[in-house]
Amino acid sequence: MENWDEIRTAFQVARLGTVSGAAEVLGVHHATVIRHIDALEKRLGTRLFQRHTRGYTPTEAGRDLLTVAQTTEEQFAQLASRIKGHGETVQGEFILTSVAGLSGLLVPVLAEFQRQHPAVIVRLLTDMRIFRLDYGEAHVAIRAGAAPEEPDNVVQPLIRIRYGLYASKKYIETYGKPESEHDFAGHRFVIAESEGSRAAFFRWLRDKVSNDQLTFRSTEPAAWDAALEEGVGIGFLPAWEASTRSDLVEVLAPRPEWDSPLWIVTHVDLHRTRKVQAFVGLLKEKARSWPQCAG
Amino acid sequence: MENWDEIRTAFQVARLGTVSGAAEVLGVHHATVIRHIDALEKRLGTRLFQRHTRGYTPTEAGRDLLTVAQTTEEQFAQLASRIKGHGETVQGEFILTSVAGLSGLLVPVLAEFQRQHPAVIVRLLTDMRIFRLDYGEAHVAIRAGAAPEEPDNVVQPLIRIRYGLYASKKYIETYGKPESEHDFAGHRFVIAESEGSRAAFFRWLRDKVSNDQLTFRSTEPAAWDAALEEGVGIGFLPAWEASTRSDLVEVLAPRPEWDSPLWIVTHVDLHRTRKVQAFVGLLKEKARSWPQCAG
DNA sequence: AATCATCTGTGCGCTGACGCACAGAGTGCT
DNA sequence: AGCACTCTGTGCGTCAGCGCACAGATGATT
Repeated sequence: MENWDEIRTAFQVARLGTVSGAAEVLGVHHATVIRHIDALEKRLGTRLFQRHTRGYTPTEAGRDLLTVAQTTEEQFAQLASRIKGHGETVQGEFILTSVAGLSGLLVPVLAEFQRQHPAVIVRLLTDMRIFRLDYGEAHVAIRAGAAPEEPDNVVQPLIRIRYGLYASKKYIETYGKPESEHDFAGHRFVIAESEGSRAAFFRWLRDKVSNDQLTFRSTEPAAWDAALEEGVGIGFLPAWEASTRSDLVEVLAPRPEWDSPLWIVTHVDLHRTRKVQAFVGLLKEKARSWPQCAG
Repeated sequence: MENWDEIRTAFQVARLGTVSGAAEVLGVHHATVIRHIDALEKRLGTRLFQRHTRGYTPTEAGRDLLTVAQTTEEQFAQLASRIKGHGETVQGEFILTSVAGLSGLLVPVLAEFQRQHPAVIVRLLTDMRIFRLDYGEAHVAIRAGAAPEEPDNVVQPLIRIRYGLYASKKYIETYGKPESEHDFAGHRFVIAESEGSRAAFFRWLRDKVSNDQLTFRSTEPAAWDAALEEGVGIGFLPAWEASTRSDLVEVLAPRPEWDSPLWIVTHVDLHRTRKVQAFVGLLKEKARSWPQCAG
């Protein structure tokens, strides 16, 4: 049963009873309709219609085709309206991937997004590996650092996260508080593992201090947090996060060169969809009111 | 949702995940597959797939299409097997139309036909008007008289029905029995209504006797029978039928020029079907053993 | 690390399918 | 009875859609 268009043609002929009527509905010439019917009957080895000068009347096989194709047309019409309406109403899954440590900013946005579109199922994925937008693993990704340049990805800037150097009160009590980067001698630092440390402020830190001052290293941002809290060293934190933590002391204030840009990345195939647009629009709007974030 | 072939193409792509695989299954070039997908997405205004260098992964809309088209393909496959198997197994309705008065011959054949093919529902239609094969009103028609010459009808001779002149014993007792057509004076005859009397023996009779001797006329063959039985006149009967009636007397023996040829008529669109062939074959076979029928 | 295999994507030439126009036939209307 | 309308059917010219070939890219394999 190859060539579904011929079935569709036969369906219209069976429905309307004339070749001409079917041709008009299908928007083709009636000669085309005749050719389709002939080809289909030849392939099936059975007559679907009895031909007379006033029209075509379906045989039993033709009536069988009529009922089957009737449901097919309905199902296709429903499918089309679903897909087209798909852009209208936001529904289904929405998958957002992000670098770790942004939950505090993103979750309120996702909550508002779900409030506006109750039919949406939200999934927030954060993982070490980069999720691949081009395999449909996510609708939107939040990436940090240098602007991604993968093909088929549309990248737009979100905000720049301001980073400062912080330490816990416990650390200050033990080691004192350096006044500037020239005062780092004898201090201990918390830093990312070397592989994943492509952030600008980490490179800056490695320049300023010796290797054996980097006493606590982890791939896990949550571990940096906990390490700072325990007072094992001085480390970088987003300014907005540090401002919510009363036990932390600002060692060095945020500097522009430490800023980490965040990027909204979407796949080009999904970028124009209503669902993605709705989220990206909401995210940008909310981002304007985010505190402690230099533009 | 015009162009079902593009849906079928998209279905295979969604199922297999690659354009190349779909092209191979569909038996077309992979460039064609890409064109179909592009056209369909453009018409729907939504992406069905995310493209990457190793294949296509369906979006939500594409997965929706996959499930819908999956059932469509199954339904079409079942339809095709039904239609193709339609010629293999004899089933469904079988409609036979015939001139009136042949039930005695045809019913045993139909009974045997149904015995051989229990799934068949048999309908035997006899009416004054000629059923139109080209409107699907019947599969096979039995026609009498001159060979039908309608286009699209395949006509084959069945048998020649031998007709003789008969009267009831009651009639003979009252009016006597003519020895030949020269002895018809004063006799009364049963005949068809003039419009429908295209049979050869009726024309012969009208030549031999005056109009007022045709005292009983009817369009209904069963009425001729009854009229003969009642003794109201002399009339033509098929020889095979008269031989089963002990109350009838043969007035004039059957003559070749009175023979009424019977024709098997089928529509060209239905003639090749297994169902029609099965019946026609059986009918011809049975007809060979019919009594009183000159070849 | 280098080669291979596979898949997508695009320009070009061509063929098959389409529209067009006309003929034929039947039906209904006046 | 004749006319007009509708529908099927077919030959012809044209064009859209197809196959082809090549390029680019990515992942697998050795």
